[in-house]
Formats: sequence, C-alpha cells, structure tokens
Amino acid sequence: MPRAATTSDAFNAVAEPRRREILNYLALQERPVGDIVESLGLEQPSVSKHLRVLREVGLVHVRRDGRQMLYRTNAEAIRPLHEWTGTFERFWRHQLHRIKERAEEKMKTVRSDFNVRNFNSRRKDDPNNSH
Amino acid sequence: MPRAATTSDAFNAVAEPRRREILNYLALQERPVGDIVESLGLEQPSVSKHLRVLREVGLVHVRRDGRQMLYRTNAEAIRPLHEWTGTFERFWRHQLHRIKERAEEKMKTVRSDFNVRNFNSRRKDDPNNSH
DNA sequence: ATAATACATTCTCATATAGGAATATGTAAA
DNA sequence: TTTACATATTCCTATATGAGAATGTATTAT
Repeated sequence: MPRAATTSDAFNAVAEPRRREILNYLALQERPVGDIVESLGLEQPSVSKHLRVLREVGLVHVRRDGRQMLYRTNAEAIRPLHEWTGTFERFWRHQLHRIKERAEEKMKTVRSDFNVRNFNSRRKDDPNNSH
Repeated sequence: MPRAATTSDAFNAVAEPRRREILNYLALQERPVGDIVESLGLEQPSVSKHLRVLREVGLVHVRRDGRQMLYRTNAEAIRPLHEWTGTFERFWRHQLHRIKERAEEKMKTVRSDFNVRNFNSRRKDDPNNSH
C-alpha cells in the first residue's frame, strides 16, 4: 500500500512545504494564481496543481473574477491540526520543566567538577547515550 | 519529483494516521512495541517501521529495557506544527465572526420571506452559489 | 549451548506522487 | 472572430511509500 493521498485530509495536504507557503501567502487576503506564481517562484502548472489539492481538502476557497481565479486560505480547515497538536501541549510543558530541572542539576555538577577533563565526552553508563 | 520523504520532517511523519495514533498512545507514558501492536492492532513489523520514521524525525524517544524497547512521544517535536497552525488562529476567529453575522442576517431574511416557496433552491444572483 | 522472546530489517510490489513540458479551457480585448 | 491573457489539465517519469512475508539480531531463560 502506498502513502495516503495528499487529498485524503489536511494533514497530508500540508505535508508539502510549498503548499504551506501557499497557505501562508493566502491567509491575509485572496490572490490570483499569478501572484502566487510570482511570489513563490514556482511554475504556474505547479501552483495550479497544489491549489487543486488544497481546494479538494477545503484548505482554500476559490472565486472567479473575470479571467482570474482568486484563492484564499480557509483557516477553519487548519483548525483540526491545531487542535490535534494542542493535545500534546501539556506534555511539552512537563518536558520543559524536567529539562529546566536537569539543567539546574547540571549547573551544580559543573561547579563541583569544575576542573574535570573531557567534560563533553560520553560516559559509558549514561543511559541517554544509547547511540 | 516524488513526495518528500516521510522522514524529512514532522509534518510528513504525522501525515500517516497510524503514526498519529502511535503518538497519541505514547504520549502519557513509555511503552514497549508489543503494547502498541496489541493496542492498535497492527502487525509488529509495521509498528517497528512506523516507529523508525517517528524516531528519525525526533517525534519519539527510545530506551532499551532488557529485551524490550520502550518508546515515548517527544511532545517537544510536535510543537512546531502547533505553532505553524497557530498562526492561522486569528483568521479562523475572523471567519467565525463573519459566519455568525451572516447567520444573523439570514435569520432576518427567513422571517421576512417566511411564506416564500423554494426557499432552499439556488438564487441566480447569490454570490455564494458560484459552483 | 539451545530455545524462546522481543524487535528490527529486508524484500517485493502496487500506487500516488511532484515537477517539467505540452496542451487545453475559459474569459476579455482588439 | 482572431488574439492575448489567465489558469487548468494531461502526459511523462523517477521515486518513496506501506503492507505482507520472511528473515535477522539482541537479550533473557532453561
């Protein structure tokens, strides 16, 4: 089985860096395709294809104006990603506390070991040096 | 050019739904591979391969304990995704306001058009019915 | 030493890419 | 009604994938 289609959901659609750039660019106001091409320095067919993906998963809205197509980011479709990643927020907060505590511990060690050599070399029995 | 590698960054790594499930499962505490296999109902080699991807982009930490490998989500690595998606928060707030305002406008229309037929049919001059 | 357990890796394969080139479609201008 | 402009689609190709099956490796138990 290959990877899930880029059009299967917002997660897959935003995995492509160029598509994230397009979403950034279209967040403030709607823009015609040509502006995106010029701004991001991509080929026009590439941009059109990226926009199709973004449209299929609802990440952008389109509107025709004469012969141009005006695209705009649909921020609402990004919300689920923000919410999923947000469920981990409390964990990285915990980790930050632990890192802070470790750093403080380390400061004490550094002081008491001030004249020790090879401070940065690996210690054989350090469980954090598995690789 | 094919899609960017799943190991190229966290965005690509979490595009796979199974990997997101694994991250959810490993967020609270570290777990051996066997537990993930049992919990998610995947084949063991599949889980190992997903874990490798997650490890390569820093989304999980590993530690050996006897013959088991204990994996744990590294929430810190999810933070960039949360921050990128967060840059759109103010936009979806704006959109919500606009939607709310539109809904309120519509309520008035409904009342004044209360006995009109074909209320749900498209109106030719409705700019929201471009497609 | 041998077996059992827990994971990891390798192999094969069908498939969906992203970019480039060429072409098609749709709209406005002359 | 040609012509120009703006965008979309199609065709092509190399490549990375995820699953399944088989095998490899490391560690503990007997």
